[in-house]
Amino acid sequence: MELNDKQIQILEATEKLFAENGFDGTSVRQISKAADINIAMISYYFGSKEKLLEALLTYRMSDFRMQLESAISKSNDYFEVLDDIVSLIVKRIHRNRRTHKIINFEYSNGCRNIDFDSYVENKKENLKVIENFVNRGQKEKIFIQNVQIELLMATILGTYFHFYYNKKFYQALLNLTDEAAIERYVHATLTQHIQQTIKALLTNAV
Amino acid sequence: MELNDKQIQILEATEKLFAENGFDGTSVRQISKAADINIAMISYYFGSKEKLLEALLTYRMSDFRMQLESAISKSNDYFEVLDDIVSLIVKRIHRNRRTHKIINFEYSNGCRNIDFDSYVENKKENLKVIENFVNRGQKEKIFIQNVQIELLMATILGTYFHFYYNKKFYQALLNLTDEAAIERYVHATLTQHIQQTIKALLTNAV
DNA sequence: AAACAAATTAAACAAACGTTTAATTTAAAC
DNA sequence: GTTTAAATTAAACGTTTGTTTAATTTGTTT
Repeated sequence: MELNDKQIQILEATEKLFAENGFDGTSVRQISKAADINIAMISYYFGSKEKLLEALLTYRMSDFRMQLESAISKSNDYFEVLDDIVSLIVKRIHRNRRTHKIINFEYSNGCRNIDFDSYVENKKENLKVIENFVNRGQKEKIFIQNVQIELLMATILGTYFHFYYNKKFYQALLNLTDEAAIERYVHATLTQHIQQTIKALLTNAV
Repeated sequence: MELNDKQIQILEATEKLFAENGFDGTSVRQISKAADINIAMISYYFGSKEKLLEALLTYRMSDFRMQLESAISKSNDYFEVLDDIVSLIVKRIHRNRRTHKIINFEYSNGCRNIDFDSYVENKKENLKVIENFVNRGQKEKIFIQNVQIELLMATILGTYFHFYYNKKFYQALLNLTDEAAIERYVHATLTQHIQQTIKALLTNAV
């Protein structure tokens, strides 16, 4: 789908408002005001509020697998690759955290008329790529056998999102006084914690 | 706050609907219909939709710290306690997953007029209890030093919630054909994965 | 400059929203 | 049996919702 400047303008405003106030908490009038366009333009370009969300998802959720595969084939050191994967995922998910938040909440109840098929397909393919990498590491006796690979991603993404969903809590707890401090914490401490977690899990049979 | 049967009836319906459709996605008319009460009773008992949510939170979010402290003092084996803590948290969070979902989404955007103070206070106290336990283990050289204790909870809760938010994805992936199969997976495989993760993280310096 | 489709607008639509009202029923106290 | 307060009701309140309409403007092609 080709998107013109005005459509992108609408999608950016949509992402921000949906993430802040939720799908139902955001009115198309708010979006039209934030994007500085007439309210009828949203129906004109996207058809409906539901379709608008779908357009946002495909706009944001592409080309991740390529990045992932590139990270895996960049080095022969399994731990280096592992760190790179975690770092890549955190960076990526952090940049698109707003869209992911929307997905989490709209996908989990499921009842709505929103098409998540391409999101799910993406997720499955990404998991396969990781699975292949871990399996290779297991064959070379670098990683242990007894690991739920499908839950690796849950631990990586889940840890990040729990931090994000409780940002205000951690902000107070860790004295992260401004957005810059949060950014630093995410890309340093939080990323390291997840890297450490995944490496420990893949090597240490307790 | 003393709650009569009718009020509890309302809160149960509220929890289900808020978790399924979100705060804004749920109308008080839906709640009144699900709870089988007149719509005016909600204002009559709780004052407003916002206050109704606050009542739900305090109704669900009490007495956890007691359970936590009891689990910690039950054994002298640090790993046994660790497993118990994870198991307790998963059980508890799974039972109250609907309310936690609501909190995650309403607390993270923050802008609404909902009072989360007692929730945050609870969270802080629980973290302190865990911190004390881990610190003791560190002094006895059972746990390693280089661990972000404040992110331990993020990994435990985050892993669970990522599974929950992507339930449909994992259901398809793991052939969990009915709710009973999901229950079993949560309390067996998922819990074990998290236990393994936490123990590995606390013992293995990679 | 005329013609034309695409872009943009203000206004209107019925439906649903959270909340309040004022009247009625219920149940316990006297 | 009367009184009194709590519980419950149907109806109405003014807003806001997502979407559509029909008219107007814009920019390009002829």
